[in-house]
Amino acid sequence: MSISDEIKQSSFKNEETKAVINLIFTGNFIVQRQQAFMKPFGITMQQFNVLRILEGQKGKAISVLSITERMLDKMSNASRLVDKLFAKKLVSRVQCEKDRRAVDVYILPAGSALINQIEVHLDEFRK
Amino acid sequence: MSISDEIKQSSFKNEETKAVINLIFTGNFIVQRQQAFMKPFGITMQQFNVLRILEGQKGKAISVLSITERMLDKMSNASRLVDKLFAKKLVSRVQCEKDRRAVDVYILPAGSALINQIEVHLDEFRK
DNA sequence: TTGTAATTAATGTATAAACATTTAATTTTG
DNA sequence: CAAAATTAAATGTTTATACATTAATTACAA
Repeated sequence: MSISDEIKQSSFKNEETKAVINLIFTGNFIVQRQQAFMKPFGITMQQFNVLRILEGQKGKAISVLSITERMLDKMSNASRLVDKLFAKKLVSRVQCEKDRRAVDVYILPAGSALINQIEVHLDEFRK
Repeated sequence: MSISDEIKQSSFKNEETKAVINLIFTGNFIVQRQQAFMKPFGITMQQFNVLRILEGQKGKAISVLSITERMLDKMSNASRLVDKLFAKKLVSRVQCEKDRRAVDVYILPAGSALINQIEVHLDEFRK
């Protein structure tokens, strides 16, 4: 069933409500496709987001907190996302010397390569 | 950081890629807000989807399989979603007499009330 | 009719997400 | 300087999601 069919099947108080419902379903639809697209690359959308932030650093390290600040979704756990990327050997991390509470994270060549590979295939995502 | 700032910070091969990335982040943004909106009502987006399908039945029962067929996300587990709604006393279910494998699900007044309540507040969601 | 296949729903399981709490290190204050 | 407050990251916990498997029932074919 298409999104419009799905929307159609209920009666709505007004067009306004219908538009919002439509927006909601469209958002979900995009995210769904997104996850399907990302899966073959072995990372989640949030991990991709973190990788992109690190890639934007051009090799320079950045703390976990700074990553959190730059993430769209502040609520998600940057520490764990970094840990997942670390487990996949896409990033590295070392304790910051100036502030030993902090951890400096930087992207590894494998991480940059994955970002580039994903971006190349992004055209396929645009249906 | 706004979505556009977030997008800005990386360099892209071309505008095409940038547009797709933007679409992805927008989808995530919508879904995020959605979840925040739904939370006070105590149900998830997928559960809301199922409730709407049942509400569209106007009280008539429908099997779990039929719910699955009408759902946008076929992969999600309609049986478990119904179970969650059942636990919240928003729907009821009985074994189908004609086919005892099937389970007839129907919305309860509390479920209809919740749907209506959510739709009333949908205006707040449209920021 | 009886055994095999197909169908319906439920359950198992691994991973992720959301959010709270804890631990360790640093900064501030009295 | 010592105690309290703050900060950074990690960990704990609960719930949801995705997908595979199982169990029960029905349909079908020999």
